[in-house]
Amino acid sequence: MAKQEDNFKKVISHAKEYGYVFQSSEIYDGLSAVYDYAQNGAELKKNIREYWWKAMVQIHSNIVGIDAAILMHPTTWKASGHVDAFNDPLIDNKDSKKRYRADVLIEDYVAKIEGKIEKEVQKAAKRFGDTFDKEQFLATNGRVVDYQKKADTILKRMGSSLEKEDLADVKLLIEELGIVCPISGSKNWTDVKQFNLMFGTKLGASAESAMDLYLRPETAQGIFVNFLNVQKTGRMKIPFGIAQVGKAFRNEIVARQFIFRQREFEQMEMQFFIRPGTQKEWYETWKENRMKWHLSLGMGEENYRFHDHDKLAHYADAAADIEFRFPFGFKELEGIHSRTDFDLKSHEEYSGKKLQYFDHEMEESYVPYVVETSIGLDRMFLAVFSNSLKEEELENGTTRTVLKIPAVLAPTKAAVLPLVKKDGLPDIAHQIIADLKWDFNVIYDEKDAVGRRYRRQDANGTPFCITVDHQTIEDQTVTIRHRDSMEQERVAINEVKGIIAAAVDMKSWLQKMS
RNA sequence: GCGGGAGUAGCUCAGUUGGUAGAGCGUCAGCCUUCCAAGCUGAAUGUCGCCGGUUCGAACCCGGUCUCCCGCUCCA
Repeated sequence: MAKQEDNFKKVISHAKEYGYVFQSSEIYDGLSAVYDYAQNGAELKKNIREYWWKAMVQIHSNIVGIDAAILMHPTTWKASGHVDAFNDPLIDNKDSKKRYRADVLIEDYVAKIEGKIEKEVQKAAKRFGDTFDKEQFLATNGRVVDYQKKADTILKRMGSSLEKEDLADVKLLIEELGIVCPISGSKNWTDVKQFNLMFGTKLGASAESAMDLYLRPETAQGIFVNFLNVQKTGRMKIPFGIAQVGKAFRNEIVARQFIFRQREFEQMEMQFFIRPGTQKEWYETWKENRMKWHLSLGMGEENYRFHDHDKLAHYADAAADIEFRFPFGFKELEGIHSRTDFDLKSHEEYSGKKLQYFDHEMEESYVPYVVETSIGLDRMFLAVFSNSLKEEELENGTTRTVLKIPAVLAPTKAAVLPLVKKDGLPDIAHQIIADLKWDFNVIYDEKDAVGRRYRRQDANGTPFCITVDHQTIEDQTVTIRHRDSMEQERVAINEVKGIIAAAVDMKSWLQKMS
């Protein structure tokens, strides 16, 4: 465990030291759970995004990409269920330090009352045998009627208090009912606080006329509301997908573990619209497809696993995570959800617009079912970065710190190094750069001994070093040194571009998926 | 939000009973001209997280606050 923590700390400081990730607004002490991507981080992130986009949009003729706005009509979030589900009244027990949802505490209490009613019913059923009339019993038995009344009163009061956001009364209700903490058994409660997981903002200049908006807590809704627009203008036929990459925002109560859980984060997701009844097979297809995408990067099959959800969200009829072995254990990296027709149906209801597809084969209209794949770009970044950082013991007893980022994703593809900074070697190196820069990110370095420069590039994740030496002047060859193996080969200058291209070409990496 | 730990140079960290701040690595300039870090010379970099208090004097003591890490909690 201590080692795990240690590794994670190394990942975080390496990310800062080599210009990958900085804390936001650091000079002002930072902002909790918000991070900036630095010069190298921005490149890595961009490459991951592109690798995903090509895998989803470019190579699938039936998937198109959009870029929806972060701000959406507020009713969107009523339809999606976020206004209800992302709004929790929470209460802490001061003795056990446990936090509960206040409404759940009360509902549990009511459930106990209902349990009592059920007991009475069973007892009576035994006593009266065949002649037992449950309906009549419920309506006439004094004790049961009292229980039922009490339960109804409690739920009604809780409902109206929550509606009015009268949180003081919710607390009062908990106190009046004498609800105790299941852990500590005490009634020592804090005030009830409303936690809204969505960030609010305003549209409009003056406070009075302004409209309350939310920063989107997920990108999916931007796809659902555009479903018909895209289907019609793109002449899409089911099955088809709409993909999107974009920022989403969640006001997490606790956001931790570096960039794993941020308040502002980027999702890469695709909603796949299908014929109702075919969701099982499409769900399996996308699970498999997405896993192949991950494995194509060669970061180790043993570092991935599926985790099937037992408890499903309200919209889903099946859900699984692809988990990755992060420095702090296996955690969710991507979700594949069979979302049924929940979202589109809900938007139909709230908007009053038909969101249906006419299936010419079946000759009928229906609300399509949806299978979603949703991956956190920041989490993918962390997966790649943390998995790539290695400390290797070398034969000569020294250690080297190397960032073995898959070459296709590396921020800088090559460094060009003159062996010494005289005898015209820098000039040749600059010429090579002038040629390569049109195809790749390349950098020049002449400071310090060449061995040290190799190590510098290792720590930065650069897959190739091109070294210009005295032999270069004679025969137009250079050495190309490989980051992962540390091996060198002598090649003609005009071959360099081809060698790098072959190693970093997205096409050949993506083709490992099939 | 609660509990624990922490915050001193870009990074990792020393800093004694309170007396005006250090190391290693890194960075920069120069020397050397070397194919796998740690050769030589020189240099820059800190309101000791921030605010307040105690004190003649605070990195150090006290209070508050912000941020990070771990656990709990939460998690579409």
